[in-house]
Amino acid sequence: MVRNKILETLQAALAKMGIEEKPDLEHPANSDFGDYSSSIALKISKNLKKNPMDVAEEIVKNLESNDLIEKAEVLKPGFINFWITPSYLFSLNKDLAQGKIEYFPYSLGKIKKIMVEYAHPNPLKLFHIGHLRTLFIGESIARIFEALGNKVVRANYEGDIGLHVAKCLWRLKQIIKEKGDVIFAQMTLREKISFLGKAYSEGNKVYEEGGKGKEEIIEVNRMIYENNSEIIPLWEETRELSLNYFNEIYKRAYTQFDRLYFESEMHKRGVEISQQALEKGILEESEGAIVFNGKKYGIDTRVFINALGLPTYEGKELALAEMEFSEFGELDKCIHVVGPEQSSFFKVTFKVEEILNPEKYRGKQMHLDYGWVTLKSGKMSSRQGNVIEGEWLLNKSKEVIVNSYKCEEKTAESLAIAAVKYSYLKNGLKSNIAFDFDESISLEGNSGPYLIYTYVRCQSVLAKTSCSNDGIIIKSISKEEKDLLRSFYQFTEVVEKAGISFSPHLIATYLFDLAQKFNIFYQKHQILKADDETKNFRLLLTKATAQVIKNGLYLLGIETVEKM
RNA sequence: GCCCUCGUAGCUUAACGGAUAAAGCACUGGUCUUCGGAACCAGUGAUAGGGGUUCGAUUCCUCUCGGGGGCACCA
Repeated sequence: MVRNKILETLQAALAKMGIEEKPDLEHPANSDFGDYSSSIALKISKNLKKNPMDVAEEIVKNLESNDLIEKAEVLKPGFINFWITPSYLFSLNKDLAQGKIEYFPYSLGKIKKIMVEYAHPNPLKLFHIGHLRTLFIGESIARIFEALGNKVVRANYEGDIGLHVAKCLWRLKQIIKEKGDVIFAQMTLREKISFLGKAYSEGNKVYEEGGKGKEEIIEVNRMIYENNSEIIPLWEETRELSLNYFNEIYKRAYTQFDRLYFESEMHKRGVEISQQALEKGILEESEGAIVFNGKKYGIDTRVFINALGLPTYEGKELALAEMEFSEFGELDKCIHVVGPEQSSFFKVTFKVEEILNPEKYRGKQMHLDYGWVTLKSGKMSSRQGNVIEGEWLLNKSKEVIVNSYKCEEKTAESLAIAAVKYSYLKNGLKSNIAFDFDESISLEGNSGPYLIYTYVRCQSVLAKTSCSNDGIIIKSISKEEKDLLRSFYQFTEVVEKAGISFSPHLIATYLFDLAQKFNIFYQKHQILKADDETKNFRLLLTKATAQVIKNGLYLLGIETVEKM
């Protein structure tokens, strides 16, 4: 809002000078340089063949005065710096304190509806700390776009059919033959999934060795696709286990999906679409398989239907896209929050979809990839037995909190989720996370609990008295108070930017900065013991800080608590 | 071999092409007659290397080195 007003004013001044160039407007790193700063004079001075300082002065002369801009100054080598009027800062502070937060509308198209597809677990594996990343990012992206005025559909795609399932069930059948039907009887849900994972890797080993075992696995795979009653009950039973297991994890991460898609829904239609694409000459036959030849587009060649006539992941993806782009009406965008290893896969399937139906898909599919979560000691691999489970991390984190602070179980749970989520989301998407236990459950410094602590601290002060929302303007305010005021108006800008650039970490960085500013203020100035006018002003600052932290954390998928 | 990514203090990370490269952890030293010390203050310490574009480069281009991922019947 402020930002747009200043931009307009600046643009009007430029127009008066006959300049059409769009000006930039940023927050100077150093607040001595004002609230906003533009380097437009530096950019256009060369074409104008004038000194940047002179150009800047001329622009400033042409600025129309308004009630937002207190002053505009030119600084070497040609920056124009703007200071916002205190009255605006005060009124915004009051709005925030009353919970009035208006996010800028921002959408990815006309429809204002986007699908975020994330989580996509491998049903036969324990959920490890790497999987947590897609879950956290996806939920945060969903919340950010909702805040920016979009309808968001949360979708999840589960791999419940395919060779990996066949490998597991083949081995499972062997075990049942040896030990009887009661293998799962004494196990917890987690142990059951762990057992399936073990069966999978044993099956996988047999498959890689080739020979009779491999043939049998391929046969099991075919039987599942054909809905053969000999294997289906076992398939259904294990599938159910996996769904229950993952549901528990989603719940703990405060995620609820609008739609769970399953690969097993896709194979028939996937084959049909692939066949049609073959007839249209989009796909081609090669060595008995149906493939997309990506060479002419500079991308990889990948198989859609294998030589046995079964659809691959690619083939099934075509059916998935069709469902995703029809079940919820038209979409602006479908964001697939998936790891970088799928990048080639998405490039190819997106291209095929685009050729099949440009109107429906062009520019609407997006692979939002993120870096790996690795251990400081190296990569996780089940073979090395150094896989860290997501739930273990959450539980351990909670345990540490309970032991250190003796808080209630429910509070510890919230704080544990906050600690772990925040430690992931404060990183940019593309960077790898070098996982470190102490770091990820950090309770101090730049951490989730620090932010919540700051929030609780605010609440604690506010609970001791009441404040009026009357518009009192303090004549002289301290640097610490001003720093807070100047942070407030940036919040909605940061949220918008986080959406535009798909970067939840911008919100994390902002919140930490805000919390630091509040704590510095808190350290230096008395709130409750100040004179009435000052006290009321400081209470409003406190209230607004709490509100912004709460809203910001919500956008990261983190709950606040009232006491800790 | 080709494609995609990443390389910033001892460690983990910020920085929309802008002003003195910003924090957290760790380490050293400090703040308590305090509204919540899960806090605050101070100090040490960094852009992998070479070219280029620009008034200005951590950011863009290029080469080199180094890490990670991917490249046909797995998902």
